[in-house]
Order: sequence, then structure tokens, then C-alpha cells
Amino acid sequence: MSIKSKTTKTTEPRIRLTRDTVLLTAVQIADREGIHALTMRRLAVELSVEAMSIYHHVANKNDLKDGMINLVFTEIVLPSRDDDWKTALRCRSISAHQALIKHPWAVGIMESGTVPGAATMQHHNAVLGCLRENGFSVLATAHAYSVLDCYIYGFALTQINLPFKNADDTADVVGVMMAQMPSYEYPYLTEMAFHHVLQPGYAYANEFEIGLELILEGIERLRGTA
Amino acid sequence: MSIKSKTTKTTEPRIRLTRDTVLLTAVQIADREGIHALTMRRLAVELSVEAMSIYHHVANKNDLKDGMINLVFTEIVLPSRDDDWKTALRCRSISAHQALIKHPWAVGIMESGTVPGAATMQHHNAVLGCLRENGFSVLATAHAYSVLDCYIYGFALTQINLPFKNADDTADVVGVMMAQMPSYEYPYLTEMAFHHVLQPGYAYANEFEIGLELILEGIERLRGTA
DNA sequence: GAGTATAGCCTTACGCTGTAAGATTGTCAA
DNA sequence: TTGACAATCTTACAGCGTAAGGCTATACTC
Repeated sequence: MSIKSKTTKTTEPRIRLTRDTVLLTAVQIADREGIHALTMRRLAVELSVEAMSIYHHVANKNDLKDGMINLVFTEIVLPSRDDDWKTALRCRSISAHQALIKHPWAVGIMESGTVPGAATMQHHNAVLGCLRENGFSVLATAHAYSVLDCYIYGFALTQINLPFKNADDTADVVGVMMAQMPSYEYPYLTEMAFHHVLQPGYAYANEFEIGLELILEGIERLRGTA
Repeated sequence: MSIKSKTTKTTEPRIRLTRDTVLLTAVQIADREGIHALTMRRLAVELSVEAMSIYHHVANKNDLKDGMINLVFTEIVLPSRDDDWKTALRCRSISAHQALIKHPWAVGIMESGTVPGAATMQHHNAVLGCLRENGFSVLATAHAYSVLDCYIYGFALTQINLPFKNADDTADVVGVMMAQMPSYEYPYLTEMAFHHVLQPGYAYANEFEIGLELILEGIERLRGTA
């Protein structure tokens, strides 16, 4: 029973926005309907608020995106100190890949200088630490981290941009592409399509761990080098 | 002297647009001023034309982007048949990296299902051929191509999104970042900054060929496998 | 409890975007 | 010369991010 409740016009208690609810709702919209559906007005509707109210919790749309990216990093498991470095990095890499696929807009909006948030910094620090504490020099750590993360981001980018999302799609899309072009023009592309991509059970996502293992083995050889 | 030239109003001969000039001009704008500066009206001005005229040569802005991407692929050298597979792939990979850095918008607009153009298809076909003709099975080729190209795209993405562009920038940006955060909070990040990134002569771009070599060696081990 | 400052939310408005619809005009074939 | 058609232009619209400023519920002071 508030003081106001006896007056004729019971003004509803204002549900107050927070930066976290704004970011979380934005991520949900982007996940469900794509990053293009995420407009300030659309976000406002979802928050039962007017568009301009959001600007009291984020500086602008770029700041909103930065916060969203940081939320994605929150989901990535840090390399565990209980495992050997290779296992730890493998788990963390698979987790990172999953997060980027779960939020397919993330890798796309990293362009144009995002400001790293706390979770992002913590993540980078932990991965660097995993290498440094296991016999990698500073230089070797830099090399290893670069090649590993570039692969993870590049794979996610590639997978997300594939025109097909599942096995059924694949047959359709590849079928149309193959029909449009004479098979003698791109023979190796055609071969790859028929002898690999169109085979039952094919899914590009399976490729991730194969490349990951190749790179982890390469990183192993960096250990102990200057 | 056209027939019309004796009339009072000498109508200038219309300079006719072509898809190629539209695409080329669009690439120039995006290169010079960033992809955000590339609007249909801005492009129209550059072409001395009204915005809607462009739509007679491209279906819509997405089609424009597809064409631009294909133009970028045009610049990437194909793996040479005169070299051994490793040299050929190395040259092509470095060339691809250069093209993506020269047109930093390219990797960013590959999102959301671009339709591959002829140059793109030819490029993929040639790289696949380079592997298939040198003792790689279809499966090994798929693995090799995936890991290699993911690395190239991921590296370009990473390099482009770095907050600093040159050595001078680096000192500034890292300096500000380090000042903002207590060094004990992210010790390994701090170490990497001071002992590697801030060292004279540092440039992240140099990292590319190191990771590339690591991956090429990994690919070599795929040769002859099923 | 009353008064007041302020943070949070809303209203209005502006210049920008991509592009649909249809008028107009330059060019080329007959 | 004429007619057809393809290329270009004009106008218009809905939706975008966000600047400026008004209103009000809440929280702090006395």
C-alpha cells in the first residue's frame, strides 16, 4: 500500500531500465531476428519504453553493440588451470566457437573498433596466461594466440556466411549452384560438391575441430622456442 | 557535330553508366572513406548521376556489395601451377591477405549470404585444384582449404579491427588502455603489451606469415591421408 | 511529513537512408 | 523521320539514429 494508492489516479510504479536489461534484451532480439532487426525503436518496444529512454543507459548504438559483444565473451569458458594447456585451450576454443555461432551477429559487428569490456579483457588475459604458465615465451604466446584466435573468428565468419544452414539446405543450394554453372568450368568445385559436401551426414561445422587440432599441434611446436 | 547541335539547347551526350563503372566507383569510395560513406546518393554524386539511375545496373545495394566483393577476388593471384603446392598456396594466401587489407570493408560485408561471382568461383576452384593435383584426397583438400581460408579471413578481420593502425597509434592506444586498468588485474595482458606490442618495430601484420607457415606445415601432414 | 533536486522517461523533430512508382529523355533501328 | 525502348530523373515514403528539451516519479533533505 503506497502512499499514493488512495488517490484517484494510481500511477503505476515505473519499471526502471538498467544497462544490463537493455543489453540482454538487445542480444535476444539479435539472436531471434538478426542484427538488422535490432533498431533502437524495436528495442524500445521490447523494453516497453520509448526509444530515447534507452539513451540514458547506453551512450549510442555503438556503445550498445560493444556491450553486446562483451556479453558474448561472458559465455566463453576460460581455459581451466586443472587441465594441461592443450586441453584447456581446446575446451576454450570450442566454447568460443559455440558462442559465436549461437550469436551469429557477434563476429559481424566486431568491425569498426569496438571498445573491449571487462569480460573481453579477462578472457584475453586468461588465454595468454594459459600459454605463459606452460612454457611458452612471450613471443611464442603472441604467435600462438594470433593463429588460434584468427582461426576461430575466421571459421565462425565462414560458417555463418555459408548459404546453407543444415543438410537439407545444402542439397538445395548446391543443387541450384551446380545447375547454373557448367560442371567443366569449375571441375574441382564440382568434385568437392558431389564427393564431399553432398554426401549424407555432411556438416561444415564438423570441420572446426579438425582445423583446431591441426593448429594446436602447430602451437605445440612453438613451445620452448624464443 | 551531332544533329542536335544546331538547336539552341545543345544537349550534352549522355555518359552511359555500366555495371563495371558503378562497381569500381563504389569500391573506390569504400576504400577512401569507409563502407559507411558508401550510400546510393553518395555513389550517384561520384558517378554524376541521380541515385535511382544506379538501380538500372544493380538490383539493389546488396547486389552492389556482391559485385564489390567479386572485384576484390579479382585481385587475388591464383595459385601458380609452376610452383610446388606449398609455394603456390603461400603466394596466393599472402595475396589474399593483401587484398583484404587493401579493401578493409570486404571482410565486413561478407556477412549475410553474398552471392559468389565468377571471379570468386574461379578462385575457389583454382585453390582446390592446387591441392587435388598434388596428392591431397578430396577429404584432405576440404580440411586444408577450410583451415587455411578461415585463418586468412580471421586474420584480416582481427587486423582490421585493431584499434591502432601503425606503430605510433599503438603506443598511444596501449598507453591509454594500460593507464585505465590496474596492471595487476590483467597481468598477462600487461606483460604482452610491454614486452612485445610496445617494443620498437612491432606491427601485428608481421604475425600473418608466421601463422601461415604453421598452418601450411599442418596441411603438409594431411597429404596422403584419406 | 513537506519541499526540492534530479535521474529517468517521453515528445517532437531533423537529416539521413534505401528504394518504389512513374515521368521524361536520349539513342538507335526501321 | 518516326517510333520504341532503355536509361535516367523526379517525387515520395517509411524507417533509421539521435539532438533538444519537457515532464514526472523517485529519493534525499530538513
